[in-house]
Amino acid sequence: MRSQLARKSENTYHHGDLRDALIKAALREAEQGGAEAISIKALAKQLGVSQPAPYRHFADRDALLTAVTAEAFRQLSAILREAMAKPSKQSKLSRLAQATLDFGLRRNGIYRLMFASRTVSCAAKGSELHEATRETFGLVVEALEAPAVGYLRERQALKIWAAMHGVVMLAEQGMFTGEPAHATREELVEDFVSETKAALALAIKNARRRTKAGA
Amino acid sequence: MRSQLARKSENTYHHGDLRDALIKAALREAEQGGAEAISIKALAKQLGVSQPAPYRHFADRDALLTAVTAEAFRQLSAILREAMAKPSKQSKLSRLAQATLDFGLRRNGIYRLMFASRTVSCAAKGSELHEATRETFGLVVEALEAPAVGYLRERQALKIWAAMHGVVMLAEQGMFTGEPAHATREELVEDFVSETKAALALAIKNARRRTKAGA
DNA sequence: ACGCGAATGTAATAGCATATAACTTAAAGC
DNA sequence: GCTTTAAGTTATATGCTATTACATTCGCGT
Repeated sequence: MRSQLARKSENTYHHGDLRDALIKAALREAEQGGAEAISIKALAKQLGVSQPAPYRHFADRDALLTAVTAEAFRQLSAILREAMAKPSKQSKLSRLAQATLDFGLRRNGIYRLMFASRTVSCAAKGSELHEATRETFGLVVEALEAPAVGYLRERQALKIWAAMHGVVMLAEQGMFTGEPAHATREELVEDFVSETKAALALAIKNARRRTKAGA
Repeated sequence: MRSQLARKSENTYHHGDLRDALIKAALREAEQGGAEAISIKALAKQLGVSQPAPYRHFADRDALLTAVTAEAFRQLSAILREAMAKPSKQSKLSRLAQATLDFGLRRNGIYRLMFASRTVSCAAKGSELHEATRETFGLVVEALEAPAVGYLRERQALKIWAAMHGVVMLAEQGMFTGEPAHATREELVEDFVSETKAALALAIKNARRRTKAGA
């Protein structure tokens, strides 16, 4: 696997790993400016290849964006996994939620690419992107640390997932910077975390009672 | 105020109301495809003027997008106001939430323009766009039908607002279409509505108790 | 070792979009 | 009515996507 710099110094005809280099470079570009900041031409120039070279690896711009989005989901998954793994006084769910918030704000351009574009919804079942998103969502379910009772877990996972996205969105719109501040982003996320836990515990209790009554 | 058709039939040099026509036409374009679907050139052609004509009314594409976004917020405000006004068995908050969900899904391109782009966060305080967003958020606070106690109301408004955005986002990503369905979008929104109401009532009660004790 | 096919890259070019400059026409105010 | 100004036009520069035709290198089988 030859690096971007290797290409420059060796001045070889073949880049060696252009596909991967494109994704990485595109991620860097998207960090701030989102999908709009990704330009095939600019990436090619940056990597020292001709403009049409990227088209050997991606049919069009959309295909590149899809691959970049999938990689972004894998990176988020890794970050969440790490946050859940590290020992802490706080619950797994809380750590996952705060890590998501952090990711959404610090790498907001990428976050918008992942959640606010239509790329994901166009991903076919079984595609690389689809799998990457399912994996990330799986971590949310895992963070709930609850037994599987019907789809109660999944429902609460959807709720906390939705709530976090909303907080990131509002934060990015400056809803928390105005004076006087009605609440901090972190406070809001914690509110959602506790409410989700409470709702989940209650739902599971009710479900078990019903099961016993029916048995 | 001359209409777009009037221009065509009268064949006048001046359009008469190009600025407004551009915003309306851009909104139509964005309905499905979001911001990317808005092309100055295409709009000009559609309205029967030369490509550079729009630049007499908007410094650049971004300025047009900002104006379009502001108009979209005003339209959403009108829809929410209407939903809140109409008599119903359900609470104002529930109607507002479901109306937002409906808007977010039915006019998703516009919704993304409003909430998922960086346009809004760049809006200066006092700008047309900033005012439009504040007005919409004001309606959320109003829908809570709660007395002003510190910023408790605003905090819960932020929460329900965030939660709704998240649900729209996930719905658009197809998180609710997979089999088996873990929950419907409407169910999730109702969950958030009840939790928000409960949290608000509790917070206000606690605040009052503290006030009494302190007095 | 060699040669051939597939993979990968290049040069040239078409097409579309944003944006600016210089010029023209109509409207509005004194 | 004449002038100023707002609004529109033609022509053009620049940048990006994408395709076509051509060139180079890699790797694999004989």
